[in-house]
Amino acid sequence: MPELFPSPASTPRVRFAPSPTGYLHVGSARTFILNWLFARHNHGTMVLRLDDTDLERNTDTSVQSIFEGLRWLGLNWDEEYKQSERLALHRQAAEAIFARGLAYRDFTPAHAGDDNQSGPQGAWLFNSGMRDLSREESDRRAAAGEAFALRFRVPRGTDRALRFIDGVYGEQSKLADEVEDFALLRSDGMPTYHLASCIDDADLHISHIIRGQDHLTNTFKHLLIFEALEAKAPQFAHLPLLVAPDGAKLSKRKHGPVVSVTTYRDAGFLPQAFINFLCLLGWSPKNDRDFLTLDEIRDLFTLDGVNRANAVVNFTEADPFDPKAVWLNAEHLRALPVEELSEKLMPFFEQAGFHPSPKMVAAVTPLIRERIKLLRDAAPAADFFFLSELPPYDPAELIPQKGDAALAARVLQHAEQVLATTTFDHASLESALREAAAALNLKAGSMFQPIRVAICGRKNAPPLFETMAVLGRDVCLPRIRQAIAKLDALA
RNA sequence: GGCGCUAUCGUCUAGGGGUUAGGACGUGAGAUUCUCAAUCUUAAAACACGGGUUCGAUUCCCGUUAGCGCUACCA
Repeated sequence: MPELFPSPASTPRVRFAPSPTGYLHVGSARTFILNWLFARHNHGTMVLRLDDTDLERNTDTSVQSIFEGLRWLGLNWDEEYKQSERLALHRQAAEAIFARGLAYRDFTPAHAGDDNQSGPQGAWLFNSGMRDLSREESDRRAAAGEAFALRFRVPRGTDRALRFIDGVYGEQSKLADEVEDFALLRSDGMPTYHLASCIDDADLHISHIIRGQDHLTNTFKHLLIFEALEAKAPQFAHLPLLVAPDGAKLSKRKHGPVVSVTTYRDAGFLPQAFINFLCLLGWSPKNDRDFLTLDEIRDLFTLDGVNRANAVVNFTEADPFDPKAVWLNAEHLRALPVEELSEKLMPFFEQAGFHPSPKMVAAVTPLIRERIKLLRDAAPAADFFFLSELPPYDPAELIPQKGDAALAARVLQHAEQVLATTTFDHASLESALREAAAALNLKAGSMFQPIRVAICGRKNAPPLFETMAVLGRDVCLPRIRQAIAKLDALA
């Protein structure tokens, strides 16, 4: 018999195999990232494979959104496959398994035994009527056109233990007798996940399967399939699951868009921050560091650092983002060169309805970058830089803590005079205004608050002098006059 | 129900037979400051429970409890 799957390559080959049944969710994204890290750390190959054998649930939009998500992450892969294009191989391999007597046809109508398959006695393992059907009768019913699923004939009564060493969970074993006769082929002839996945992993010479822990117990079935395929089983490493605060596995249905990577992207997460955050869920660099660049993570990444307990993504109804993710994003934002951050900010300004020049954005960016955590925070933080007309504000804001409207008016009038002649740069503005405060016998705070509110329309804003320097005299003076008018109206 | 996996501050985690059980986020207090933010200092906050083994267990073993996963012709 010719060898169906020649021996695997020696450099590590890993794969990410999403099934296109929805958007890319954070759990999948993390699996992808950790596979990528493993591949790149070990100078191996990263394979992307679309596991699209479930015709009922696959959609093109899902394929699009998965690619969109992966592209946003910015991590590349080396080879790309579609499982649905490999059906001939799957059928051929299934036929070979059947021919060797390692599988049998099950003519039980689909879903017929759903209810009483398992109960107090234990799990359903097999239907002896079907398992023991004679080859002749099986052939006859198949020839007559009766639909059947192909099931693996799991060894029975052998005391045989299936074992493997998991890269994360260590030694694993389970009695073959406790594994049910799982399906290989559906009655429509399509391979199941287990079959297609193992065949492709063998055929693509995948050396390490790194995937969610929800597959840990499935691995015993996969061992059986690899053996039936006469292929060497790859190494396995299972990753702890990402769960919601209530402990339930993250799911699209139950948790909605908070688990979609596009939600993070649209809120203004940086891909590197998102990756940093995801890596820290269930993996540790063991060096007390949290803020890490992609290169650092790649250099540090090993399976030893992977934890075994599920990790909670700490989101709430009020806030869909884990506070740590937000903090990391703020850190990564500040680590970005100003020009780069400016470019990232531009689309968020546009989306908010502002159309500032790149030059303006470049000037504003350093003033807001320590005041935003997500890119989407930028527009509300910088609106007054772009608006020709300030939004209405309460004139009472113009009045300093220890003072009254008259004082505020005096401050603004004095400022108006001073600013008429001051050069609009940081140093000149600061010295001029500090002198003005001294002249009025005021503390800096009392002097600056009315001006800040007049210029920005609110009390909390970026540093005053830099802000005024960016805005320029032609914008600042009218705003101060307007503030004076508001104060007059108050009186 | 069966099988498998897991258990350190609210969350992410480090540690490991003898430690003041470390770090980070978040929270509280203070400092700094033209406001806010950033920054700095600081506080509160954890070894699920019960048995062993041991001179000594948070750490090793067993059990309990709890949680999660698989138990589909989904992946």
